[in-house]
Amino acid sequence: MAKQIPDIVIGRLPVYLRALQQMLAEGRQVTSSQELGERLGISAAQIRKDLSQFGEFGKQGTGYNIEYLANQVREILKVNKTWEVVIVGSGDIGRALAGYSGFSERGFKIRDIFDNAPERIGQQHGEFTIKDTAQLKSEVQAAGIKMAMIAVPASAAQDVADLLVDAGIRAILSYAPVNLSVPAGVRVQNIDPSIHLQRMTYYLD
Amino acid sequence: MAKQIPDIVIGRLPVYLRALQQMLAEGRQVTSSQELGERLGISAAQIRKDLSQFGEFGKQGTGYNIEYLANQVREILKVNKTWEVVIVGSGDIGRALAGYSGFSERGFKIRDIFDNAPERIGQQHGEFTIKDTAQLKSEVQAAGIKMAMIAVPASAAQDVADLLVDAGIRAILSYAPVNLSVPAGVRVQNIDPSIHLQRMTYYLD
DNA sequence: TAGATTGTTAATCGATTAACAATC
DNA sequence: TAGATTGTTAATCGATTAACAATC
Repeated sequence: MAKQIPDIVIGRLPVYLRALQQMLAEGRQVTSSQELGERLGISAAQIRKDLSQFGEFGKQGTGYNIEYLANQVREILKVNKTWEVVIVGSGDIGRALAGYSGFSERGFKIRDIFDNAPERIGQQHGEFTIKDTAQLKSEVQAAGIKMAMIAVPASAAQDVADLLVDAGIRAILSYAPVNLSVPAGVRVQNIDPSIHLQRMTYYLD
Repeated sequence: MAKQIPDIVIGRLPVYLRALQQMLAEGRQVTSSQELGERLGISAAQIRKDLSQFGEFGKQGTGYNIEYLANQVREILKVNKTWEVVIVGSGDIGRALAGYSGFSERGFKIRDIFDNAPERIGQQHGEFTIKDTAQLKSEVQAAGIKMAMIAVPASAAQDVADLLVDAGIRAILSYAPVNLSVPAGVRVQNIDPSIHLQRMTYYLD
């Protein structure tokens, strides 16, 4: 069995990757744990420790080749391939996600957007035609899709999550402001702007 | 000086609050640390420990009165009042945020939405007329607004953050996929769907 | 009363940091 | 060579959990 990597370390890798890509875009070729740490507000020791969980990617005295390290991190995170993702919910958030151009260069491709409201099914949004949720399971299964985003009202989110899990989805990014309950083996990440805002008000006066 | 509360505890309080509000909506009156923990996938001991940082809110043998505890948590987080928030950026994300109905019941009110593209300024979206970013500083200062959301492209985000900080904003929720650099005393939360998705792919095969 | 659950202490567990030999 | 920076170990720090007296 492979060495167990702390989830908190996995959580930092995408942030490192984003910073590395940014440096590349600036035309940089080499960086150090110290420089990266300063950009991210993380200690250099922590970055080195995190990376050392997966191998040796740097050179003493020199630092890290940015392109090489970025590729290694992509491989670790398995985003050196493209993951198809379905969106459920075609309200403002679902449509904003469907139109978001940032996914393709980060390893994701929106496959389809689903809704169950008859007046929305069949509507065209950008390159997508909204499909009936009733077709979700067979399509997800046929295509072997493992990831989904939920952008439906809170009241419908648990039902959608159940449907997704039943269809074989194993990772869910939910924009619905509720705590979803899913079986072990299915991962959930939540995005709720109110939660993020409430996390900051404590520090204001 | 007040006892220093770990930020990780502050980060869990909004999640507790959301669950409590949900229970209230279900017509429940009383809960326990155990029940709350099961809903959230958090240990009962941790919930009791977190709450004990701020006082005693429960009753032995009985548990917590949900409405009372929710009000106490709101007070701790300072969301027992309404915070005005400005949005910068009127693309898909900015407009989705401006139209999001969930803020009002969680302690927030969108004050205005700003953009710097001449063809967008003056446009009407729902109840908002998009204002010129050039007016942001004076308006934020005059109204004493402390919170903002950034929904502009990555390339413009740091400039917007600088402007916001200069205007007196002290808490920023950013949807731009970059690491913002801000002075000490200004809080930043980031929402980047790619980051959240990349955090889950590691566990898929 | 008996059962349940809190608030808190002490023990455990895990994550971060400091420091440095190795080496480019 | 001298300077810089890695990868790693050990020390420190902080967070979580287990356990239980107090008490509703």
